[in-house]
Amino acid sequence: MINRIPEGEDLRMYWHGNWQDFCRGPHLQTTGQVPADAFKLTSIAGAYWLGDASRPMLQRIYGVAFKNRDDLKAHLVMLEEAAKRDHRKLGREMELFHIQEEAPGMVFWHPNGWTIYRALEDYMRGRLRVAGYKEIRTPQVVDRVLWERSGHWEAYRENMFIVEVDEDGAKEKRINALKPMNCPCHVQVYNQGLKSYRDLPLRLAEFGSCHRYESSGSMHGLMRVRGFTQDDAHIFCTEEQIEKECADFISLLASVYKDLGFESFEIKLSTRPDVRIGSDDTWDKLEAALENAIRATGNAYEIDPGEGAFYGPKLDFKLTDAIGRKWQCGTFQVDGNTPTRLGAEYVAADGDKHRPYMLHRAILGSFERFIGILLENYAGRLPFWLAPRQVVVASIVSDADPFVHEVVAALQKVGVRAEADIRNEKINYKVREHSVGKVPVILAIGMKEVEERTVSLRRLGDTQTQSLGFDAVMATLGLEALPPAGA
RNA sequence: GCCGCUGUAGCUCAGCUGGUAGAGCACAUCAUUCGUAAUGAUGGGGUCGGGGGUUCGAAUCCCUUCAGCGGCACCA
Repeated sequence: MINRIPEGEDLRMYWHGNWQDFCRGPHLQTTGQVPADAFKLTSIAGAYWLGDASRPMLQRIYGVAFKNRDDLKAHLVMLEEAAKRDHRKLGREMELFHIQEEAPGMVFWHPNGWTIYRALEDYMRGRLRVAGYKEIRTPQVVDRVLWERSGHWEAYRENMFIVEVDEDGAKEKRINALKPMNCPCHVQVYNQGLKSYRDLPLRLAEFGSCHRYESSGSMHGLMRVRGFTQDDAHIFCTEEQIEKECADFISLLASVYKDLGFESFEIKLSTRPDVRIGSDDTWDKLEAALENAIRATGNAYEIDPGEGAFYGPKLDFKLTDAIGRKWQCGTFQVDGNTPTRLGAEYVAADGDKHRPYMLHRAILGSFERFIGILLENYAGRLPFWLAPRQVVVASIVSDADPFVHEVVAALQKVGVRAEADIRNEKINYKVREHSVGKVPVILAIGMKEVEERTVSLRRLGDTQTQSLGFDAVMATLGLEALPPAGA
């Protein structure tokens, strides 16, 4: 352990009775400094010696301690709050999705969950179109020879789902893999036809369905799955275009996060690692391009030295959710290696063929994970435009049913996801059930509303209701149902 | 993958030392037409995660396997 500590740094040792600890510290002097009612043992778990999976595992007992009882209580309340907004729990309660034994790490999307997914996808599609991306679609199952060329077969095979096909009568077995990433396929699209420098930058986007064989212990609801869909895109461009593409990307990302309810995010710039390809001169230029791009957008950033990929520097984007947790979602990576391996080129102004750079980038990361983050951020109370069930129109008496249906039909016509609840139940019961179900707007209709052609509108979380005329409701809710257009 | 724990009705859970399962909610039927977070009555529903073993007898004990949960490791 001492060898792992940088020279010149103090070595510290702590004693407590006959117990001793070699630790950076600081430690409390006596356990009496922790109030008896301000600590709690929380869990017990294995942990590798020195954090290294090849070393033996130790038992670790986890506990938390605070200055006083109230701080401990506040902490426990926060944990409860986090548990309440757990997307796995919300997913069940709101009937969004499920995962079952026969397909670990793969999501079965239910109607409500798929509605959210599509709303998010449609929104992203709109934003990308305006930002100059072309959407494509590439195969899920691809022959191993492509993965050998791209280098994945060697470097990433243990994480790939291998699909073997025994072609009858063909005496030869074809080995394919489910794609773990979209980049090699995107280069195939790029490679069709001769590209000119006038075609660059070429931005190819795909809501790419990927599969990775994640280790069993790492899966977690929607947050870490084996089958997922990236909001992926690859920008093919020249070295000179990287800076502008990067700045444009950061602006787009910031605007998307804002639309989705995340005001703040962090940027981390990962620079050249020890093991790398390419000249120092090139690395200087690439790192400077990313740094300038960030500055141009006016965002703060941190540098993570040596954490870049072997082929180029990258940016990671971490957003902060409503209860202060940080999630890494966006990424931007400069890659001159893949285009070389897969033979991408373009004809430059001088008539010669050159290698383009390839910029790997994603804003949400994956739809699955991002929906998990959205659910936890909003504790299930999604903004109107993303809510799977936006409006329930509930009758108070059955004589109101015809008007209920009329209102529902009119709402659907203006693009609102509305449904009728004309069950023979009390309005209290209906309000409770749909409130628990996180429906953002409940419209109640009794005889008074029928006569006046109005509705009684109640928003999730409010106890007040407001009376609105038929046309006013259509106009208001129709507008709210539209996805944000970007700031 | 590793350490620990868990797996009983759609959901949340009870079921002591082995004697072949129970509650609430949900669901169905009937009654109730009711003004903003639970109307009442009745009823249906479980090969106790899978496989094997011990035993006269296993949801309960043992082995094994799968999945999940909490961490650790991983996330080029």
